[in-house]
Amino acid sequence: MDHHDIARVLGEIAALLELQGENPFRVRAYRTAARTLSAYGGDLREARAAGALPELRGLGPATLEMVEELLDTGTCRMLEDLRDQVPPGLVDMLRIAGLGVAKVRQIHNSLQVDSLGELEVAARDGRLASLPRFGWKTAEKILKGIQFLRQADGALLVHHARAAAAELVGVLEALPEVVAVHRAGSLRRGTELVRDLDLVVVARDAPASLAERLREGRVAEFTQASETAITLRLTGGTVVDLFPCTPDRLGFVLLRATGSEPHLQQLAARAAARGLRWTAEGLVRSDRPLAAPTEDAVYAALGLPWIPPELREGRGEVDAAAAGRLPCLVERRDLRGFLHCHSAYSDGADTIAVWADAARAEGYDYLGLTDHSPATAFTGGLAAEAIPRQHAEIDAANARGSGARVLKGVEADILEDGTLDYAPAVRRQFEFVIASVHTRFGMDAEQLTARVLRAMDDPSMTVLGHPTGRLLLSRDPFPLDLDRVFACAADRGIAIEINADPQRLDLDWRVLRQAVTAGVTIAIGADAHGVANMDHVDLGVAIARKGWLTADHILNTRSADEFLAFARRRR
DNA sequence: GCCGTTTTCGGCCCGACTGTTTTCAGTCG
Repeated sequence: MDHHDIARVLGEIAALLELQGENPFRVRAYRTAARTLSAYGGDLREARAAGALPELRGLGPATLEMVEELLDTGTCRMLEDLRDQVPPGLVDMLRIAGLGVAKVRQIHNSLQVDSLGELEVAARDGRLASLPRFGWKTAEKILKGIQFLRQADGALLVHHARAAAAELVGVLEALPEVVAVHRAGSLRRGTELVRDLDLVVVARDAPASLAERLREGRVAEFTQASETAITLRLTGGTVVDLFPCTPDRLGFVLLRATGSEPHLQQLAARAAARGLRWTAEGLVRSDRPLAAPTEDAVYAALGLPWIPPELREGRGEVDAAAAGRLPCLVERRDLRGFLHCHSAYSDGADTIAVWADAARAEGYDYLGLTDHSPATAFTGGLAAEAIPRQHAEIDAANARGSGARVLKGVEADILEDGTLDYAPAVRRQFEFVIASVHTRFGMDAEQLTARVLRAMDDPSMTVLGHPTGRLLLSRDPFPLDLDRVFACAADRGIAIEINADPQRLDLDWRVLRQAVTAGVTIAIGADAHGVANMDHVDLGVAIARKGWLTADHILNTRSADEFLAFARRRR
């Protein structure tokens, strides 16, 4: 169990307590503890050995004891008891937009509904709409929510998938017959959601013994082995496909396990055109399998250079490779600026000095600090009166000189009418402005597009933040007319963000080529609320790569002075 | 349940929208 798993358990406990009608502040305490753990950057076992756990804000005697119990046993009594007392379907219902604890309890108590299936029936036959303070709109919204949950079923956010894969790779690498483990599938291609984990296991021994080992080692609650793959289901439901192979076949097996299906189909077609056969065993020329120790060797046999996994979506990469026109994709080390982060001046966890030092340690030249503006009240947005104090602190951090250079930015709300938060004179105190929509998502496409376009008229705006507002697995993107927004952004010299928060990853990679073709500059923003989440930038870089972007397309590959010049040109 | 101070217990994030009802509870960001 790592800190993410433990955070999830505490979060579930909070939900279960809430459903039982427990004191809301006690519930909140568990949520706070969960948040603390999920943002924790280090190794919990090491921290515990060093006696550092009690130092963590939000962990007290009770939650600390629970963390230790989970670290030692992988389970916790309180959770088991609560699960016995509360139907599990009620926790699922809480994930439906528009349903909170009060309504779920009302539904459960008056209709005896305790699963999503029963809820769906009640929403269809009118019982739900007849409850006090419910109506047909609520019933419809709930049906939509159930559908959304079903669609999302089994999908993992990419940072959760990465964490699960890392743990499993560690277990596999420790087995004596395992030579190496390679990540494959959508995880390797850098997609925003991962349905199942694919790992290629280079092993000396036959696959059967590997399956046996995993069964013994209680790695999974379910194991099934076939000729070419071992399928596991981890506790929690995540499905893992392991592809065992010997070193001489690694290239082909890895390529095949990475996909995507359209990419492989195009490769197979190319093989056929060159007199080769693409079989489950490998590439075959006149009944002789070709050697395939590396992916390079397989691509070379097809007359192609190696294609980066992020591009393997069947969207023109095979033709581009054949023509020698693959893009030179942006890399994390090309980024000189770390953009979009929140300090303790709004809802961030860390001070400005801590941010500056962390950014320097990660190799950035500058840090674009962007606390929330006051309109997003729940974040404790930066009040106009507090700006001089914040800027003095930034000046002090910059004068100290040990950290990355801190730029004075802000994430200003795009208000309902399309104006930006703060008076214009106040906004001019900042060196750059990320403007984002945080409220009123219910507008139709025309109203929303007009709202964003109006915001882009504002000369202080530098970057449009998380442009479509989506929250993966929980909220659809809002219906923005991207063609018009791209055209306007290109015309005004406003950059559009790839927000690297794993819940957002917004813009979607599928529209990035359209954006840069329209002339838009892209900014990769971390949207980090603590230095522990700095590595989310990697996810944003993967999305940029999936969109075929090079370093030249990205605003924060430029120097701090060039970045500021980009912002100033608009004023 | 946690925190911070008041050192032993009181306070803990809040404003606005939605769908309902016809004045407001519940949810959300």
